Amino acid sequence: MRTSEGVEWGLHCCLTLAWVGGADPVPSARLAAMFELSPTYLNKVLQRLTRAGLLTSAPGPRGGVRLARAPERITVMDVVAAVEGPDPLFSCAEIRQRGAGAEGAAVREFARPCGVSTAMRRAELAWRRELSAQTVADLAAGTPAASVARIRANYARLAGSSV
Amino acid sequence: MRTSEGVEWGLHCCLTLAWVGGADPVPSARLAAMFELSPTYLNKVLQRLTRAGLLTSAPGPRGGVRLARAPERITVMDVVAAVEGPDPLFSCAEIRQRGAGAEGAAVREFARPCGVSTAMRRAELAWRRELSAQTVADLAAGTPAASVARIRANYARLAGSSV
DNA sequence: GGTTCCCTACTCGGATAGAGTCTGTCCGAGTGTGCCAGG
DNA sequence: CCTGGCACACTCGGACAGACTCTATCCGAGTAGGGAACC
Repeated sequence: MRTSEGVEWGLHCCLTLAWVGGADPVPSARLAAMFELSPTYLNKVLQRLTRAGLLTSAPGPRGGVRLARAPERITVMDVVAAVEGPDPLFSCAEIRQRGAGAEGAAVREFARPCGVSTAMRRAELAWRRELSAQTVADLAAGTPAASVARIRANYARLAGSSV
Repeated sequence: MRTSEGVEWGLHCCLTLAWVGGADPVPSARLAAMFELSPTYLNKVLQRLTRAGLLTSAPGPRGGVRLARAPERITVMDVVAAVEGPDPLFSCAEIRQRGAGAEGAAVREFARPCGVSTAMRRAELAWRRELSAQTVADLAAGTPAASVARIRANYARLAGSSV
């Protein structure tokens, strides 16, 4: 079990958009050049963020993506859910209901979820709660000023060289 | 991202061992029959639990596995880590250090982990904390008595029919 | 009858295929821009 | 000089291969138990 690498890409792109993105859209190719990522695959990740309503995309020349909401209103959980999909970490297969002796059990016995599922879900909720507690704006505020300045300069350089 | 199904198998097997396992080892084939699981693949899952020190295995006739510790001293986190492996959910690829402008940045800028990594790790720690807070004994205590009785009866029936 | 040996059957353990998902790539549809011709 | 139309180039969006992990399977090494032969 490992989170897909696209999550990291998506978060860094949201941060970059929060810093350098104004009213003008940013092409995904430029974001890819910022971090030396595969442009086409990053495009796929940004597509998911767009479909989830976190970004808005504009086609044509001078097109690209930009944040659909203020960075304060985009949580890390939003980005993770958009990239990874809505499936929960742990999906209970209800193996307790299988087995030779299960069909004879009272249906009422399985009305409540089993303890295994409950325990895993409780941990997953804690995970989601922590992810929801931090926004893109929080991450941006916690970044050293030197890094922000470097990213802005790098972005300006790329924007000036037709990328 | 989805936890492997072996986690659920391992937890249910630990619970079953806590209920029906005494001094005698339980063969993995019987545990597989309890839940109608693939016997060989369950064997692989139990191998990981054994290698992690959660179970002890005995070869030969009348062999099998049993809990290596008291159920109170086996946490859900132990089982998850044993089955899934020690890798963290989120592994930071440090893409912030990539890109054309990165090599000119001061090394001191990257001394601290980036905010993305920190945020993801904080959520993962909350997840692990919740998993560590619950033991196999807790799960066993929370199971309805009817289910425990059914599992014990099912186990006795299987043990009597040379499985 | 007791003891020793051997043989069998059963167990775990690791090495070996198949399926599903993540990563990476390609090409087509759609759109805004800039240019050019005409008035 | 201003306006309308048009061709272009650039963007996103979805359809298409390759790689890796998860799932499932098979066979071999090792061991405890039971039975037979022997004393």
